[in-house]
This record gives sequence, C-alpha cells and structure tokens, in this order.
Amino acid sequence: MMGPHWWYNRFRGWGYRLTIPRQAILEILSKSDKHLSAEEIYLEVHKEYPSIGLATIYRTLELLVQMGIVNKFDFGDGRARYELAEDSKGPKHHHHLICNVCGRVIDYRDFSEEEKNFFESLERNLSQRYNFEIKNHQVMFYGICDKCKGK
Amino acid sequence: MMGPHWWYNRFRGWGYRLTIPRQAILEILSKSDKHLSAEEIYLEVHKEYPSIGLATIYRTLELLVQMGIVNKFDFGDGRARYELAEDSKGPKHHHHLICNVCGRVIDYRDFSEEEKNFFESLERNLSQRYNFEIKNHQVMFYGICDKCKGK
DNA sequence: ATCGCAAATGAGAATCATTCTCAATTGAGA
DNA sequence: TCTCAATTGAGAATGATTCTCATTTGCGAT
Ligand SMILES: [Mn+2]
Ligand SMILES: [Mn+2]
Ligand SMILES: [Zn+2]
Ligand SMILES: [Zn+2]
Repeated sequence: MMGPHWWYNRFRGWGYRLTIPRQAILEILSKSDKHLSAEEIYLEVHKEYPSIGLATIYRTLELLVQMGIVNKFDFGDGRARYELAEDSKGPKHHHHLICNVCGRVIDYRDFSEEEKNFFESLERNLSQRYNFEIKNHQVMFYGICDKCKGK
Repeated sequence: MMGPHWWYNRFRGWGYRLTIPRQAILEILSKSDKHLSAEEIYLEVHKEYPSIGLATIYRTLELLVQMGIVNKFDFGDGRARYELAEDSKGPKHHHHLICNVCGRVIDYRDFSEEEKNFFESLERNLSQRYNFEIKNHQVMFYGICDKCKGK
C-alpha cells in the first residue's frame, strides 16, 4: 500500500524483480518534486550507490513508464524528463505551463471540479468514439511566464 | 490571405526573408496531412530542390515554430514531428490519441462545442491565475488503439 | 541454506537526431 | 546594379539514448 511494499507487489505483478538499482531510482523519484532527467537521477543515485550505471537508469525508467509508475515528458530541452505518476497517497496528476522564453515548467494541480469532470467525461467519450482505451493524458500550455513578460 | 501571399507577409512582419528553401518546406507541409519528421520533409523537398540541405530544414522548422506557423510534437518515436498550425482556411487545431503499443497517432478535431468552450475558458483562467500568457496548447491521450486491442 | 538459471546489470561502444561552424550564396533596400 | 546582412550547404561535432556482451544477482525449486 505504501513505500517499498507497494512497489514490490507492483513489480511482482508484472513478473519483474525488485532490485537494488530499481529501489534506489524509485527512492530518488519519490523524494523529488521536480522533473528529473535520466542523468540527474543517475547523479543522485550515484551518491548512494556509485556502482549503478547510467544504462540501468535508462532501462529502469523505460520499465517504470511501461508499468505506469512513472510519467515521461518532453519539455523541449533536448532530454526526457521523468516524474512519479503516483505516490502512497494516490495519483499526482497535473498539467503543465511551459514558458517558450526561459523554458520554465510550471505544474498545476489545483484543478477545478469542472476541469476534473470535463477530462473524465472527455476520456469516456473519446474511448467510445475511437474504440481507444485511454490510460492517461498529458496537457501542456505554451506561452510566456510572468517573469519573462516584464520584457 | 492564402498561399504564398500570406506566408510572405508573415515573414516580412518578422523581418525574415521568404527564400526558396522556406517556400519549398511550407509547400510540402501544406500538402501533407501527416506528422512529418525533419528528414521526411528533407526527402520530399529534395525531390524538387536537390540542393537544399538537411540543416536548412532544421533551421527553417525552428523558425516556423517560433513564428507559430508550425507546431512541433514529440510522439515518442525519437524524432520531432511537425505540422502546419493553420492553413488558408484558418487554424487546424486538434488533439491526439497515441497508441502505446504500435505508436499510431490519431488526430481528432471533431471537438464538441463544450470542449472548445472549456479550453477557451480554462486558458483564460490559467492566464490570470499564473499571470502566464498562453499562446497554444497540446493535449495527448495515451493508451491502446482499436487495432492493438484485439490482442 | 543452497543451487540453477533467466533476469538484470555495468561499462563502454555505437546510434542517430539535432546543432554547430564557416565559407559561399542570395535577397532586398538604396 | 551595388552592398551587406541574412541565409544556406556541407560536413563535423554534439549529446542523449540504445545496444552489446560478459558478469552478477534475485528468486523459485530443491
Ligand atoms: Mn510536472
Ligand atoms: Mn496532429
Ligand atoms: Zn519564462
Ligand atoms: Zn496501436
């Protein structure tokens, strides 16, 4: 239900092993509230486990994305960024505002009830209309952030 | 208002030149209804203008994205994909359904009035809430397409 | 607790989309 | 037509991600 247990069962359910490197990576991801790149994760993991290689970071992230534990994003800075999709308290779903000028990424999760309901019903509608099973979605708004507006 | 005229004025407005390579690229983009990669555009352009190089394709696409004439997407296949943002008839805005299994990308632009209104009011709301000037947005739904559902 | 083996890993090489460099070309105002 | 900054082509350089393969490890079965 929480922490390691939860991960452990999830891995077993998929027939995967819960190894040290995988735990270390999940540990880092769950401690951070940022959008980490593979290399940033590698550097963090490396502090505790210097023997874990970058290739394992990439392989593990790919796995976690497949399992739906982690979300992968492209914010346009030339590298993929990763975020835990949920924590012990439940999903951390949110949308993004991305500044075209400075590249800043703002998370917003203060959804209105209306917004929440809208996306739910939209997903149901699309699933039917296109016979497409929707697992998740990403919403990004592009523009100019407050800091960059002042010229 | 349409075709070359429109592009020409747009370029002049930004202080850019409307050159042969730029026209050739816009020509290809406006003829296609697909999500083209830089290389695919290069190959098409190359048929008509063999002397135009790949670097110019990248440079031009970057410019067109800046100008808001072209939208850039990452559908997860390791290369950026480009689409004309608008044509002579107006904006071609739409959202995407992306299959996690086969990678297929489905455009949908048959928005309901409700959906259209929702995004408009959401953008106004977010602009105010975050003092963020929104220029455009991208919405992607991930899941399993009809073809891949039948196992 | 030990064994056997497929799954997972580390290190480094290989890929490959994208960006950079720089000399040559070109568009548009004067 | 003349001038010069903007643009381009070719190829090298970059850098994130993937691949290879020998070695290690988790875990079910003994
Ligand atoms: Mn986020
Ligand atoms: Mn599209
Ligand atoms: Zn900004
Ligand atoms: Zn599919």
